[in-house]
Amino acid sequence: MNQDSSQRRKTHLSPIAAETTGNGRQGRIRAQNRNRILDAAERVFAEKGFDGATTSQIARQAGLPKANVHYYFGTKEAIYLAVLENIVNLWLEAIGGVTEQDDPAEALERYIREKMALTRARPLASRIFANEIIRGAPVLKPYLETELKNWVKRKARVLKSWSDAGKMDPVSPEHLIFMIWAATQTYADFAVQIQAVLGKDALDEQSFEEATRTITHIVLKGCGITR
Amino acid sequence: MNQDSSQRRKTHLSPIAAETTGNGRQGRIRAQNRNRILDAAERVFAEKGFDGATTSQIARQAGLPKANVHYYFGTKEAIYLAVLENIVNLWLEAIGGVTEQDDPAEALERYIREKMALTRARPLASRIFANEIIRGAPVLKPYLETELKNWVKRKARVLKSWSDAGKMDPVSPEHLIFMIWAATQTYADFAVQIQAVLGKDALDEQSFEEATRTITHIVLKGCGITR
DNA sequence: AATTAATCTGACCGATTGGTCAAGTTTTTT
DNA sequence: AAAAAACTTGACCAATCGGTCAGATTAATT
Repeated sequence: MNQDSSQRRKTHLSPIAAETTGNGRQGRIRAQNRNRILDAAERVFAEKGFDGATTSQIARQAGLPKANVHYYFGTKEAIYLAVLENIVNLWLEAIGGVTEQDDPAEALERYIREKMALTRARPLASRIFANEIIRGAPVLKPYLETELKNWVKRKARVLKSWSDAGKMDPVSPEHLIFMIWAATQTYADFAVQIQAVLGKDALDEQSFEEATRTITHIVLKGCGITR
Repeated sequence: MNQDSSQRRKTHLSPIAAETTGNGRQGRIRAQNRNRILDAAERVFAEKGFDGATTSQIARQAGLPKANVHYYFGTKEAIYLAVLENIVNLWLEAIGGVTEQDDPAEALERYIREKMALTRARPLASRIFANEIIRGAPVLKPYLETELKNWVKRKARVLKSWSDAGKMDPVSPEHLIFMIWAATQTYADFAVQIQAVLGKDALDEQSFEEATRTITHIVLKGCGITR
């Protein structure tokens, strides 16, 4: 039977992703192999980008014949879409909520720490995301213009309320957020550059800790937030 | 005659680049066409990355037959190398010197402004560089480990001298530099994301000015530098 | 046990890729 | 003006790409 008959087509980013964990019975093999492919694809896409990645590379990494990969994912783009969906869900889950009631120092420091932890734990995801954005976000543009935009709008309001209350300087909330994103993600996306400059083979925990402290110090003090 | 006989093979990054401006006589056509190709290549590489770019796209953008492109640059990699070389030279030229005698506030603000101006003027260059680094810097690694590393070492010494003199907080100089690089380059590399979040079609001068002021404010104040 | 559904995979295909080449035209040198 | 060097380009090529498919094998259902 053709693969398309039983396959859920996730044409656009949607909050499924639960199936991939495999609920037993029905698609045990399916869930397992799909995950193997997605893991492999994450590695390949992170290193080569969408165009540079080949389906046979992904297949080799996954330890499966290429035709088997195409049995589970009809096209390379479908694999890419599924990988991106996982990444966006990871982002949305992990990003903690910051509210007006929170203490600015505590909340901002926690957010920076969480971002850095995620960057450290999932650098490949960060790199794939970066690649997608640099390419002009052909897939993620709708997501950026809706969910992410609204997320920023909400957080900007919180930051604004803090500066209105005199808890911090009246810096541009949006640009502050961009700055935090940039400063944290650079430790995944530009890891090679940072390693080269620091003369290290890999970024160890101390480096990450020092980076986190530097960013936190500069951002908090720079925004006039006293701890 | 075969093209290789008269062609300078710039196998590795070297400080030539003078020829490309065309000193008249000898290679007028050569310099002109090489530049057309390099301009086209910069656009294509920035949008598609190394693997995604095709030589026929570059040729079409340059308004030349593909075979003619291969007459001037033997391989796609040679084009890529030449483009990267131009970018690195641009970087090295433009980055102003900061010395211990400078006033920290003035010097740091100037550096951030220069970086932002370059990001604004040459976003494609920034994106190509970002792509190269994300891919693991297969071409630029030697450059990162020597010239760039030394540049950072020198600047880190300057920053250290300032904090030793009590002119600023003792933040990690290296991570401060990474933070400034990340915060400024994000306005080229992640422009699409920023535009989407801000709800703009393009980043206008006001956005850049606001970004520059925000970064400058946070970095200077965050480092305990008073203006 | 038999039937059905799901999974697997080697062999194959058209399209595109980076790159070559021979034969031409234009420009420069003598 | 003629010889040489530099430049131009359509046609071509092997390699690789994403993707297909028929038929074999395994797993699930009855």
